[in-house]
Amino acid sequence: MTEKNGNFYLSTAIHYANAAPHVGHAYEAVLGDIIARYERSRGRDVFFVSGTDEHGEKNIRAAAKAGLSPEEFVGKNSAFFRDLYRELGLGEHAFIRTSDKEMHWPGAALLWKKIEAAGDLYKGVYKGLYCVGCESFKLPKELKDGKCPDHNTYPESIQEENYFFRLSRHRDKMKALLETGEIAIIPAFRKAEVLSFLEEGAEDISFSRYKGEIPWGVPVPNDDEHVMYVWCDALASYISALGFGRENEKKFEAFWPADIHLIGKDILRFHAVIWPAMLLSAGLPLPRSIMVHGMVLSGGHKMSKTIGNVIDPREYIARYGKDAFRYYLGREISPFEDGDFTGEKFIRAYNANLANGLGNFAARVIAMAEKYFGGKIGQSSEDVPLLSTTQTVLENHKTEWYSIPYVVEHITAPHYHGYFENREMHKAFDEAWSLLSLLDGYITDYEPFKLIKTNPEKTQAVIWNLLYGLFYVADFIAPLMPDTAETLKEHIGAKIGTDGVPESFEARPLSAPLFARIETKEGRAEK
RNA sequence: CGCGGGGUGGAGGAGUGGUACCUCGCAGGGCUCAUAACCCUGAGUCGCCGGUUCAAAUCCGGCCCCCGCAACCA
Repeated sequence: MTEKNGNFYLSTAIHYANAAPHVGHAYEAVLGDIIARYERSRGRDVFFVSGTDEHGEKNIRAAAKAGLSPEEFVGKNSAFFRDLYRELGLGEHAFIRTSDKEMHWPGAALLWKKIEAAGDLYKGVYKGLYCVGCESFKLPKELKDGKCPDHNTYPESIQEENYFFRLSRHRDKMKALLETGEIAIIPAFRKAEVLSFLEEGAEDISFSRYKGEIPWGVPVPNDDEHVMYVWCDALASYISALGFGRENEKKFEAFWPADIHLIGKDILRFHAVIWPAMLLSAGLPLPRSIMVHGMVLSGGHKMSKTIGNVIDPREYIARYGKDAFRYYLGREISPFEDGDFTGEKFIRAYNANLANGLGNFAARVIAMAEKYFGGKIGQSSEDVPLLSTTQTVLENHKTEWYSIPYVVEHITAPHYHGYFENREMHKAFDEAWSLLSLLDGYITDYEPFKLIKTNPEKTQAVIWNLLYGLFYVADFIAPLMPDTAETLKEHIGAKIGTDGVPESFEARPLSAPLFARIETKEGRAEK
């Protein structure tokens, strides 16, 4: 197996390009970007990839409906995704399109050939319900009262010859790999779900479609009559993105296997069972972990146009900024459970934690530094310990007294990194806000705005501690809110000492509030 | 008996054996550096019934009610 030397490979799912992205897509991208930025800050070389799944009959039909060719149609939607990622402020990342003949097709073809060479492909008969009006197969759940909802006719039961993948052959091996954790499912409670899929049986799956019906796809190697069905087409993007199947591409050797495939719970089966089985068959290394996030609901319901609870990510980014939007997705929603996104909740969280919490704290500290000392705060020899009894952060640490640097180094940082290791990012960020709350308490402890009148030296030490704390708050939230972290650090003006921690500060006042309060009196809070 | 998640102060959520935590809201107090912000205090039979335990929101059994998934929809 390849030694990756600290290289880190993270993928989101590739998204079906039949419509513009919604908040769920934004959510997955932000989670991925948070992990990518964190791993980079830990010194890893990170390859982060997302993309669009562009083939399949649904796209052909949607394109026809829009009066466009499939190429034009998916090109448009794919561009929406790339635009969204830019608006979300994703850091360095790759973007793979399955219709890309140069980047993607060679990898998909090579994977197919390897699976075929392993003897895991055979021709069999695919049985399905076929709607003549749609000219396509229908799944039972797509039907209404047994009829095609578009044509109000009963579909015919017909058969066609397809290639099949011997998934059944890999069932036991897959079970073992999941049970031992060689392929880790994060969070662990999802593992039971996957194992129960395998218990129910992993039957061979249809792996191709007739080209006559669906010409829009990756051709099956050495067979003009078939195109690949979604499995080998879409899933192969995880390795084609690294250059698998292309010459002069070294990324595959450097980055594969994936450290994390980040996916939604709805597609867990394919990623935990079918994809590893395909790799197993092809003799390729298996992904190390599959991280499964929940769905973003709105008002407790799946978003739908009928209910009218669809959240448009671009609207929020445009109104409140990308960092505020990222904040909500990354901290207010657990990465593993379903989350709820409503305008009301967003505004509440924004006001409480960004305007009142972070923004206001930064403003008051920097203002005092500026007003009392012209912004220049040198290190003081005076100890100014915390006096407040805030226990949330201090539990289990029985020392005589706590200094801000002690809390940051021995309490906040270890907790923060511990949570990140488990990918509980929302909890990691909670630590930053706990620190913030403790720093607010510290101001109450010493009342520097009073102290300045009697003891300027001690006041300076207090402000030094506050700026020191704020510097680390900025550091901790950097993966979540990169722009805000940068702005904060600019205005804190820390001079870093030889041991890598801030020694003195040259604070510059903020020209405008970091996060202005959102006033809701006039009922502007939408549902 | 398909699989899974959930029912916690007025609202929304964290919390898987040992003084019940957070946000919003409400009541009272403090402070004035700051974005009417910040700090402190107050209020909860943890869906129902039974069991295990020195100890249960947390474990076990039963019941009631919500919600997802169930082969390509993040």
